[in-house]
Amino acid sequence: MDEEDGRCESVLESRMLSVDIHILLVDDDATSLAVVSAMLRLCKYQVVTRRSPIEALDTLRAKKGFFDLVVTDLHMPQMNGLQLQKQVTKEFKLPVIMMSADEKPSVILKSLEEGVSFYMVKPISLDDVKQVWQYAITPKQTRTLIRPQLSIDKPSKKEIIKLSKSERTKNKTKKAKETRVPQTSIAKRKAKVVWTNSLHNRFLQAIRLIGLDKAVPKKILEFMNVPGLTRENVASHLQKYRIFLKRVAEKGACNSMKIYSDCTLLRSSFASSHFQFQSPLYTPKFQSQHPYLLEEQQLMAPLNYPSPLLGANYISHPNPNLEIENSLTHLENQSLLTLNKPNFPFNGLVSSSTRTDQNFVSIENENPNGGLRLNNNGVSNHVQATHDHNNGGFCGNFEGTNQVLQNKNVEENGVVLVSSKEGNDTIAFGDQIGEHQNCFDVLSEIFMGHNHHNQTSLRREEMVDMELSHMWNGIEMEASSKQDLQPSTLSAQGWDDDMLRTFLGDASFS
DNA sequence: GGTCGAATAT
DNA sequence: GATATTCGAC
Repeated sequence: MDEEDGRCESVLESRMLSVDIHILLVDDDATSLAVVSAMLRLCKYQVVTRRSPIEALDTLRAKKGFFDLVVTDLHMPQMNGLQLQKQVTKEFKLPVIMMSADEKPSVILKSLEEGVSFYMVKPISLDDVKQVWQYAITPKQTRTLIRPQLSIDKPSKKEIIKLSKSERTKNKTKKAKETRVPQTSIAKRKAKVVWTNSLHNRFLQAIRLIGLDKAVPKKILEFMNVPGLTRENVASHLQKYRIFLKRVAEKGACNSMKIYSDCTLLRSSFASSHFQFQSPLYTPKFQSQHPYLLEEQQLMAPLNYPSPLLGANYISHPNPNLEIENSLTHLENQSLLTLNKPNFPFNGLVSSSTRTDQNFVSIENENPNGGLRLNNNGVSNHVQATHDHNNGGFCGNFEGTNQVLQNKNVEENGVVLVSSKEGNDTIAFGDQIGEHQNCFDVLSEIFMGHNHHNQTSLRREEMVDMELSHMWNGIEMEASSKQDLQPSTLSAQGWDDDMLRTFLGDASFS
């Protein structure tokens, strides 16, 4: 249907993209829809288009948690953009960008007052589109009538820098730290970068790829490969991130958070070195053992791709309807626990036990019914899951071996992690932004405050005084309760305290 | 001159 | 509290 077409189309493109913002674009005018859609895609967004607000809402409901942002026309029959925005805000808490040819201040103001994140006057410029990512899944921000002077495109960046630099040097030459010339109204601060989950995850992954010790702003920026993001942005974020690391390292996490009453967690293996927080996949040792994994590392793989670091050979088919295979090289006995992200659409881990060298996995789409289970002791695994539009996801859980199902309408591909512990491999699938998360990531998100959007509703207060196991379960249940009436817990998936302890306390990563 | 990162401003 | 900006150091 329309939905499929849109999705397949966008998937096809998204395979090539590096930015993982999912936008639902709504406009009753076909031409406008096509043009804006093309522009968005040009700017590396992933776009799904709908011709009416009703369809848009249906899509949002069907793909809860998938979209980061809604961009809608204002004037539409049945339901106008503002009404749609209201519903979207109420039901999905997603930011909405309004676009319209109507540039009457009263209209713009009204829209912004109603809660629209950003108002773009048609015809939309590329500059407008380039800014769109700033609004994706940001918690209700201050809305600005004036378009923020984001320096995400080269020319305007230069202009801005030129301006501010001349001012700066002017001030600086006087220097001697005289009271700075008060910022005039002209001297505008750059629009704040909102570190969304996806941006933060990208940041984390960049650091993993680089290695914490070598991760400096410039390098992180390179690896993140996010257009518009500046070194300063990254530097600022890195500073904060390091503060977080320090806090954790200084046992702050252990005591103040009471994550685990006996402090098994976070202390024994984490306190002494930050690196131990990191996935063994990214340790120098591991990398030296698997040099082939490091070959294509110039930039982070675009999201939705398995990271090349993980040994996934991505075979891209030009036709998104075809199966996409990832071959995951068996990663020896890396002991690693992977927590699916709270808003993880697959809702659960896919675990398999295999002793073979190869796992072929192709899993797509959200799974409202809990994770997949595979228990294979034998040859390679071919897992292909079906996207069932009626159920909105996988068809149930699999127990057994070599389940092969038809796979159509491939939408996302998120094989991200393999761990092996006593013969049990754990394959976790990334969320729609293609990230994997371990405990550390989750903690960092919580600390860094990036986990408060969308389905992720574990709040800081909730985790204080909460036992870790409960915390994990909380996350798990939180995630699953959205789509699954029978929440599965981590322990139900074999994530008992012993495992957590093993991972966090005893597992030696180096 | 570019970059880092701690300090500071917003 | 989060992010931007400043500024001394390298």
